Amino acid sequence: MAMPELPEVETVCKGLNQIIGRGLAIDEVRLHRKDLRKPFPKLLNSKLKGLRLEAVRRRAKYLLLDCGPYVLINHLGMTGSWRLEKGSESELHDHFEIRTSKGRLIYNDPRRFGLLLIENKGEEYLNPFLSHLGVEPLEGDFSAQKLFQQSRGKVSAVKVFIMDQKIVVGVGNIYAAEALFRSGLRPQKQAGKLSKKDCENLVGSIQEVLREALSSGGSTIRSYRSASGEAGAFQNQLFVYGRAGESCRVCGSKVRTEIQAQRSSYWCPKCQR
DNA sequence: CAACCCACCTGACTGC
DNA sequence: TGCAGTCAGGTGGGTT
Repeated sequence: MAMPELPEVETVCKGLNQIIGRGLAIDEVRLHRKDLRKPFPKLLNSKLKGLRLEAVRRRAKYLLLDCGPYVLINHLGMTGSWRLEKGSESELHDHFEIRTSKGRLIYNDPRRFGLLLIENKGEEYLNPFLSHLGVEPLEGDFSAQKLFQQSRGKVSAVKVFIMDQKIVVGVGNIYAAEALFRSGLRPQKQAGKLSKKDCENLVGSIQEVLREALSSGGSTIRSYRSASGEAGAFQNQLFVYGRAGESCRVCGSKVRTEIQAQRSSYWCPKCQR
């Protein structure tokens, strides 16, 4: 019931931390099937039972759950969500749960594109799913200079470039479209043809749109919900995403759409060059 | 390597 | 009402 880019994952992360407070003892971990995108880790319950779920962190679009000597790594895929279930109810697509004194922390994921892995604490960033990831967009090392350097020689479209998690993490289909709109750049523009100024604009726009979305609790297009069950509000501030055929909020031109790398792109033909 | 294309899966919606 | 087709916020893996 989610579909998360950085602002949504960060919002889920905050919600989980709210729930666990200073930490929760893990009574039991129950698996309701054998896998998501990958098989569930072996011996999960015996490893985690009796430990404390201390805190949840975010790296890129991954949630990292600190449990003593282990870190649970969770990706929400397109439709993953967490909730605290105080009673005994279950829902369709509940795939695993962490039982605590405060209730059951349940992971639900209809499409099952999500992921659950375990690593030893301190080795979580060496996991193959995390090891190749690029810079965090809202931290200091995301710079126009570096983006410019990395874009040299790239023949792929700028939209594909900024969604490449090796370049910068957390930007998905919605926020790529919105950042490009705010930068005045067409999604089809070749990454290798970006000027330094374009890269400065892009860094600023990516940070701006992610921060604004974060402060609105993310975007709920279909089904995204935070850990406390709240919808986001940023879907109401979108300039182009999902607005094909509607008029641009800045100039009134018709918003266009086209498939790029098997994903829909949206742009204003007048505001974006 | 980079660029491309596919697969994974369910559910909501559209059009006939 | 039913059924086929399309689309969805992600990403690893295979091929060229």
